[in-house]
Amino acid sequence: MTGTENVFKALGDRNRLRILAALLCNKELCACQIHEWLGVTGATASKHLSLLVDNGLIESRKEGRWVHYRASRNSTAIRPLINWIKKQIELDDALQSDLKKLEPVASCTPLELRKKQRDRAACC
Amino acid sequence: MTGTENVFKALGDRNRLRILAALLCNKELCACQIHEWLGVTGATASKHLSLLVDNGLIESRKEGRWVHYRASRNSTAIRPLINWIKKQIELDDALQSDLKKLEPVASCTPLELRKKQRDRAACC
DNA sequence: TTGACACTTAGCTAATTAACTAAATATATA
DNA sequence: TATATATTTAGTTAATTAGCTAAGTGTCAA
Repeated sequence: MTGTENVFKALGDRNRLRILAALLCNKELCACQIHEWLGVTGATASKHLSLLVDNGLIESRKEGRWVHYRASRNSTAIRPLINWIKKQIELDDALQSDLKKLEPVASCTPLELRKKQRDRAACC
Repeated sequence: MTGTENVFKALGDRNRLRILAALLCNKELCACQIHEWLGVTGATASKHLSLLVDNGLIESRKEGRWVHYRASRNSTAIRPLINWIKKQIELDDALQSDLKKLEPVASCTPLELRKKQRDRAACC
């Protein structure tokens, strides 16, 4: 039950639910893409991501400087829970328009994303 | 999503999960039975119960001085979530032995329970 | 090798919340 | 009617936590 309780604690936060929704709609996203879209500092995004990993909801893969995240696959135990969340996500208009804003970020590689950030900084 | 987030917040607390488990194993329990078993003050139990009601997880029925609670029925939306929780409850040994302790309390009517509490107080 | 970058960890602050006690409300019984 | 009981509401306190900044770690590229 402690496990169950902690899974629910992990899910009971707006930004962590947003992350999970993002990873259920996108095969894989790197930490920098998530952080850019979430609108919090990298450190905060990192903490949210670890918590989701710790509770078996998502998993990570390191590649050079980057860490890629995806929804957890080999966990049949939480599959029904994830399916229920998927349905709630589909029904949630606010979240859907939120996810729309992720699209341009998700379609950039980390390097392209970085370039955009530099350009944006330069123009101000 | 705010709704979903709040449902998870409601579920992300040990005592509220215990209450839900108790109501999934017992048709109906009165507030005083739940409070007795939970081991918190009546006020605290009452707050947990309202939160679960507010999020559609349980429902209440008033009868004289007593308020009886039961797991929510007319909510097809959360049915799959409840089913998943039921399975987690079954797998949780600590919770199972916790629920065993509820049995003697659940088999008392509120009046009998009160009598026992009086007797216990008298002997000390 | 030096510097830039991606991410994580540590430490702090403000906001949230679970618990308590005391007071309020509503109902039943003597 | 007066009192006891069941529950809720209000108000306080201590613990938790989401966010931040700053510092640390590991990787890549000039």
